[in-house]
Amino acid sequence: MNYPEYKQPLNYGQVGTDILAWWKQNGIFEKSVSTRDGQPTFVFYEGPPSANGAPGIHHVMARTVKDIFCRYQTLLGKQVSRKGGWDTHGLPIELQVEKELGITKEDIGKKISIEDYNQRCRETVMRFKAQWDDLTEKMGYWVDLDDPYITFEPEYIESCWALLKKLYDKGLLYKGYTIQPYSPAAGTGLSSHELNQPGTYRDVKDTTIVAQFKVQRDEKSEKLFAAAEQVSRRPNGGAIYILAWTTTPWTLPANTALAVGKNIVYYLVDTVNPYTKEEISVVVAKALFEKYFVHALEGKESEYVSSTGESKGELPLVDKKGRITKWFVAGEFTGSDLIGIRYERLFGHDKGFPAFEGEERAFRVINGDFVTTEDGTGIVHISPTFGADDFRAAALADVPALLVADDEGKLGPIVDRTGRYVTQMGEFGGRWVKNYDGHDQSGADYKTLDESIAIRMKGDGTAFKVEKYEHTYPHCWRTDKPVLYYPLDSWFIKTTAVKDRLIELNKTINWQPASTGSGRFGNWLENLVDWNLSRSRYWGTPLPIWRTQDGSEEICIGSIEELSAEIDKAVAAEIMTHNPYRKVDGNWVMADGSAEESTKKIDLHRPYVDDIFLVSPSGQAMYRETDLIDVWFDSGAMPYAQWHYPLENGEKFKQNFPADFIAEGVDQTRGWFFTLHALGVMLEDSVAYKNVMANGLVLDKNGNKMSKRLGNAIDPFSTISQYGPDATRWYMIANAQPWDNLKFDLAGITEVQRRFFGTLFNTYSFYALYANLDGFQAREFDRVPHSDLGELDRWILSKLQSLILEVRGYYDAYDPTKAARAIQDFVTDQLSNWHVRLSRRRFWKGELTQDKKAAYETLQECLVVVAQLMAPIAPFFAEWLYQNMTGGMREEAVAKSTPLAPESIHLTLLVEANETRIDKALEERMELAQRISSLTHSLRKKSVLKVRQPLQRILVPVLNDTTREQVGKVEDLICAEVNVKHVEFLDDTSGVLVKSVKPNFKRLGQQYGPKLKVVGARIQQMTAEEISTLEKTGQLAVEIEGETYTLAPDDVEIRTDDLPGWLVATDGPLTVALDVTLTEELRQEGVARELVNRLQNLRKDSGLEVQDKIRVTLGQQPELEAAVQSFGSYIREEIQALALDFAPEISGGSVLEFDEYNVPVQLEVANG
RNA sequence: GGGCUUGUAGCUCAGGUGGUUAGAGCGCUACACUGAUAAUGUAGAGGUCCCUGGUUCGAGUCCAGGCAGGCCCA
Repeated sequence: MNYPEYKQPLNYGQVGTDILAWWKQNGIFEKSVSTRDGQPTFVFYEGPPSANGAPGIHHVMARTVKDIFCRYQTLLGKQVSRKGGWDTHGLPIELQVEKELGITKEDIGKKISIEDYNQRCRETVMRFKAQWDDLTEKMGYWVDLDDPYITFEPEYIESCWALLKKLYDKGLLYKGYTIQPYSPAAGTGLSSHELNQPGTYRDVKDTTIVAQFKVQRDEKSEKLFAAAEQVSRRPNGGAIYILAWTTTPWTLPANTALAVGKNIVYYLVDTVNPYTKEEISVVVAKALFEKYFVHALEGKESEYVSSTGESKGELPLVDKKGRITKWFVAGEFTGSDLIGIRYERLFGHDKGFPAFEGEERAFRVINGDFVTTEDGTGIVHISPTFGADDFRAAALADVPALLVADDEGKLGPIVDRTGRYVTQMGEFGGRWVKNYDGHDQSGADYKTLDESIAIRMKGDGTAFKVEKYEHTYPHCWRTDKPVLYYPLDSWFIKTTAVKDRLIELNKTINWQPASTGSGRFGNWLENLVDWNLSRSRYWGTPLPIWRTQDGSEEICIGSIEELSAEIDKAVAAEIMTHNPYRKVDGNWVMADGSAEESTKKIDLHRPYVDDIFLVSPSGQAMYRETDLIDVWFDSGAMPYAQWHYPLENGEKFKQNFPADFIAEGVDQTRGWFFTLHALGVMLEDSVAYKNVMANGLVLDKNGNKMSKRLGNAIDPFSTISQYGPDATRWYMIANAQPWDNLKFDLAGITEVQRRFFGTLFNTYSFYALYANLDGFQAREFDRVPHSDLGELDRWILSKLQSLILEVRGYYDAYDPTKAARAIQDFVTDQLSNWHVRLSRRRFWKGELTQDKKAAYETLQECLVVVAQLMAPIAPFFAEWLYQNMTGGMREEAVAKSTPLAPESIHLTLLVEANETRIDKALEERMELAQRISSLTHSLRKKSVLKVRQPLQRILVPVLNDTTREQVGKVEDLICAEVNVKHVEFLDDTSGVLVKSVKPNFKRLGQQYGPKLKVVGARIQQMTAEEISTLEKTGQLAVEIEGETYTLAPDDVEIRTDDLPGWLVATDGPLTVALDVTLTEELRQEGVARELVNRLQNLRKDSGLEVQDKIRVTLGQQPELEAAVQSFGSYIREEIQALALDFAPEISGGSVLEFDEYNVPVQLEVANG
């Protein structure tokens, strides 16, 4: 059987489609799993993509990474099942549907029923599934597409419910609130999407207040008082206030904390209150100090002082910009110094405002990482009920919110849902926060709530500065009224309860890159807040919690069975008329009356579950909490829900938890990576994955984000069909580490294609061409024993073993880039450009000798192993190469059950390195040969002596026997490569070596430190005698600046980079000289070689096959005849000529031109 | 504003634990080679290693502070 031969250039796209078809036809993917039955498993989780958009080139990147390690583990013999999955819920799908229908959220339930709306979402979400499946196949991503998990399916949702119930039973699920944009006029919360509508942000003029918060004197604040008293004119008297600015004065009565930046610098300023003229000290950020204070006398001329220094009148306390002129900086503190200080409540009980729970923990200075010195005072007033930052900072610092009880005793913020202060708010009770009811504001003495508060504070001496200020503020797109940031009910998972465990277990996860795990993810865990599960939407997993109206009783449902049973109770209590989820005789009854054994057709989405009412133990009706849950819960639940666990498949779940490996984009860190981890820890007290790779973004070639709008997006389908999946994958992996961003440039794929795949293909073609000519077929047995192989073969096989070790190591360490680069360097630099190049003659010369057989077998082994090593990254080409290389061996391999028995490379077991074949000394001397050859080429170039002209010798100075021995063993290779007769060594005894020394700075530095400079300079001046002394006696004493230093041989590097009278080239410690003397014989041989070259070209130009024999007649020429006389048999052999003659007259032939010759020639094919 | 990350030749990237003359591939220029030929070899041009300070005898590498790009979060 022949090795298949292909035309140049190979169509890599075609290789992809051909191999893909073959895989499908032979079920190779399935076999790659089934043939590993009973073997240890490698568990991989597929992060579900959403099929509501077309896949992009970045998906090829992400999925290549996943595929590589699954394939690699399969090659190691592990069983790697890969269940695909689809993420189907969530806002992007809702938005897409709304856009297509031309509706808004407002219209749901009005213009379109929830039922129809959700039906539409269900259809939309899988719209691009076919394209995704197509890409999955074409790029060679092996994942099970036939039985994927789908997050909208009833069994999946049911699993989510079961998990939620588990969390509920552990007390980890609770109802609280979050701060969200809220429109009191419309009575509804607004999504960030609604807030991003054009026109919602408008310029408004508000009353703003810099409020004074009076510091309590205690241990924490003593340093402030001490500083104030040291400089104050009011010893032991002055009050200290912290200044905080707000554009929403109505939130001040709800203040419970003040936030500072840890590293921000603050001034303590001795000054006066501009309204009450009270002498006080205030705290304000240094960077904002000049906003509030000005030196009245600054500048040569001002409105108050003339250039001659005369006063133009009495200094005002406040200048025209409202800055205070009377001040003295009494101290400087950082935010850290201030944290923990207590202050007095602004609107306390004494002023008629209500007490609240946890008050003793309130009114403290806390840290806020959001605090800036852009505007205000560098200190932020915190009211946890009216700001998201406020809420979070307060929660982290354990500061309570100011909540008051309504008539029913239910706690709420000081503003009700219509936008009015609650009645308990003293003099301001019942006032509108903003004008939400459209009341008349035109009256002369009309005051807004903000203004009333400002007036009151001026009187109290707690307002430092009140002014109108224009800024942008979001407005409700429906009512045009300003939005409030307002606490809205939400369900939470108490992740903070397991925070320490989350952190602890995270440390056991192998993150690639490690910095994402310790940095981005680690920090996120350190600053963890509870997971807000609630979403006020329609298309998603419904929260399975039913509650009584007053919230006193509730139930969390964990399965459809349970729900059905509860409904039966409700029916019995006449709360429900019938049970839509009822089971009769073991079958589920559908809406149309049909019976189903499974729950697969039951729809648990809204609106159906909304129509379910349950009965509480006390007989009250219970209503479903209308929220949906965060879609991230869906995807984080996939380790369980993909098996419908915990409702069934307990064994299967156990076998597949946790994952050995997952990979997604780094943007998933707080998404999927977190939800997997959180659920894993809370439900199983375990990590959910052991190894995780967070890959970077795919940018365009200029480093910009790809987008359809900019037109710089790369189409994955055309890229794969044009360049082939392998080159595309290889480029993406080899070009940059997966976790770095990739600047995607199609030119890079072309380069990979040419340089790597082209070279590998050429190497294969070369092998196939000659093996077929010789009728050679490699076998797994009956090979030339390793001990009989020549240097060159043993060398490349040694390199090959080293490569196996290296590449396995990189794959094991989840570093595919280094694996790809190592394979690439081996193929191009070592295998092709050295081993094959130097072995060429072995392949085309003569009969199938043992050496020729060895050449074939060595190359065959290299190619097969390379195919295996590259298979995870370039699965199609590797398969192609494997099939071509081993097709002829299969029958015997199958019969004898050898490593090459599998029909596909992806079913083989990755070869183990045979370390006994690694010969470091051999690798080293081959490198010497490569470098010496390179130097010799360089010398030829300088002397204008082409390689075809043989030369007598090169001279290599050697300073030790090892080098001499090493180079000696590769002398033949060097001679052949650079066309010289032999290598001559020059050692010390020759007496012609000129040595020089170079200081060994590393060693000298450690030894002499600051003296290194002079010592180094002295070493560079060493004489030949001194060098010789150092070498012979092992030490040398030198005197520098009156001090004596004793040098050891290790302190210097001795080299010979000059041979007097010779042209030399050096590369580090290596030096080569070339003898350029030309003898008559060398000249003749040169001519003979030229002749061979021209005749070979002529053969080729005449279209002869490699194996054709010829007869040649040359025009008479004395020097040529002399050359042919001496080298005739060599020439005839090279050009496969049966005859080589001279004739006085040549007619009808061509003319060979070389050097100074013009020779007529006639060439004819000799039959037979 | 915070966290993480990147910055080295025209482009893409290497450069353990500090060591003086910073490398590779591609691209460019020139020459050579040629039964692998859209391959290969040699040589050349091309660098303030983002900037500023610091530590050190010595910094691309370590420290501090900036600048610029990216991602995530606010």
